[in-house]
Amino acid sequence: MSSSEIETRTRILDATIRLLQKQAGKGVRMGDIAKASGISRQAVYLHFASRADLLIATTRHLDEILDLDKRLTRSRAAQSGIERLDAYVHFWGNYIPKIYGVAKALLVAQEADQAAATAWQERMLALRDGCEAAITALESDGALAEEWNTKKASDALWTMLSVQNWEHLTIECGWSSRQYVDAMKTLARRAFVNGNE
Amino acid sequence: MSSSEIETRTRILDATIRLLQKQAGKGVRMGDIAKASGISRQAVYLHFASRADLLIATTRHLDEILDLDKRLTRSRAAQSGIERLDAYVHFWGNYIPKIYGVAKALLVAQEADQAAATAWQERMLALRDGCEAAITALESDGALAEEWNTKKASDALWTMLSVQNWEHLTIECGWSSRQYVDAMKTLARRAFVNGNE
DNA sequence: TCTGAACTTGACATGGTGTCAAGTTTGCCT
DNA sequence: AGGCAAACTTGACACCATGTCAAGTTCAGA
Repeated sequence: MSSSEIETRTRILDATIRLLQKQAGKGVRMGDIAKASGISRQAVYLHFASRADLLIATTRHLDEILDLDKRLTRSRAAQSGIERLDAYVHFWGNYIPKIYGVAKALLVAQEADQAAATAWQERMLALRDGCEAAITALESDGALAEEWNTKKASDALWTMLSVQNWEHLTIECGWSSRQYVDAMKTLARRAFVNGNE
Repeated sequence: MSSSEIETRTRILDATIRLLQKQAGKGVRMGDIAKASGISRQAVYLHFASRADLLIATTRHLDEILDLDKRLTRSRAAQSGIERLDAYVHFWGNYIPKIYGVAKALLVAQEADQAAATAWQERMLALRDGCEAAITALESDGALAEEWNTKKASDALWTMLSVQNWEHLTIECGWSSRQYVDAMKTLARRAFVNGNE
């Protein structure tokens, strides 16, 4: 019983990730996911109450697959504030491309679905915590530029690192993932660190 | 004939602006717009081929009402690169709140409608031109920080000034419009100008 | 052998966009 | 005055995706 149930659920989640990554989060219907999972459309609803519910579960599943926590420990171990800022931008900049399809779908769903909106915001709050941690680290090194305070700088960094900005720079402007990471490191350092260079 | 036709068309556009601004670009249906214009839903389609078409026309109409060109001339007249950068951020930061509802609707429509996507991109290219002009002005003053080149810096500034970032900072982070403008000026100056302060 | 969980099949409600066809109103032209 | 045409109304309908409902099938395990 439990084994086959978990199997199907996982098959759905895996298929969802596959389709969303392939199609950049757009034009993936419940029926497509069902077909890719090898079950009927209705069977999907036996495991997930709604499309939003499925998308939310999919992001969590993807975080697990990609071992989100492990990736974060590296930036958390950084010594100086500058190192920490750098490591965090590095982590996130390399993480986004791996989750983009799923994130985009949730981002779009957000506009129509309250549950999706809440889930996405919650997810993004974790990102903000990381930003605030980096800014606080800078601050306790006395390295935060005097124009900023903790809240403002954290909000600004958080905004800079949004998925939409990554989307804009890579897809719209044609930057490579590497270029994005490098530019963001430069930008963050120049923007927030006192006496750059 | 022509007078009454123009009148109805304008009435639709005005109603659309009113509703979209009031509802922050969300949950406005064709029927709502028709009702607010005092005509039937079908009559709207006599003037605009589709919802996307109406939204596109609405942004253009709004630009006219707000006298976009006039607002831009001020930043174009700036002497130094730094002044120009400042003036441009100032202009745009004060313009966004006035167009946010309509922009948001177009932004959402973009996900489903190719014509809307193209129209929005075209609209945003004008913003990019302004960014590039400011960066170029900086550059010819020898004031562009050496980490950047024209394309990278213009893309980065363009991205920073996105409507989504404004939305994020004001709505999500609770910043006032004033705080947004001030922070963006600081951010742009620190990020792109050599030897800040 | 019987039961219940997982799944299938097919029909249907909902909500919004966009289309179609047949009327009505209004104003202008000769 | 008569008549035409443009603007608009009314109501029905197709479309498309999500989500629901009900009745059946399959199959493993007690």
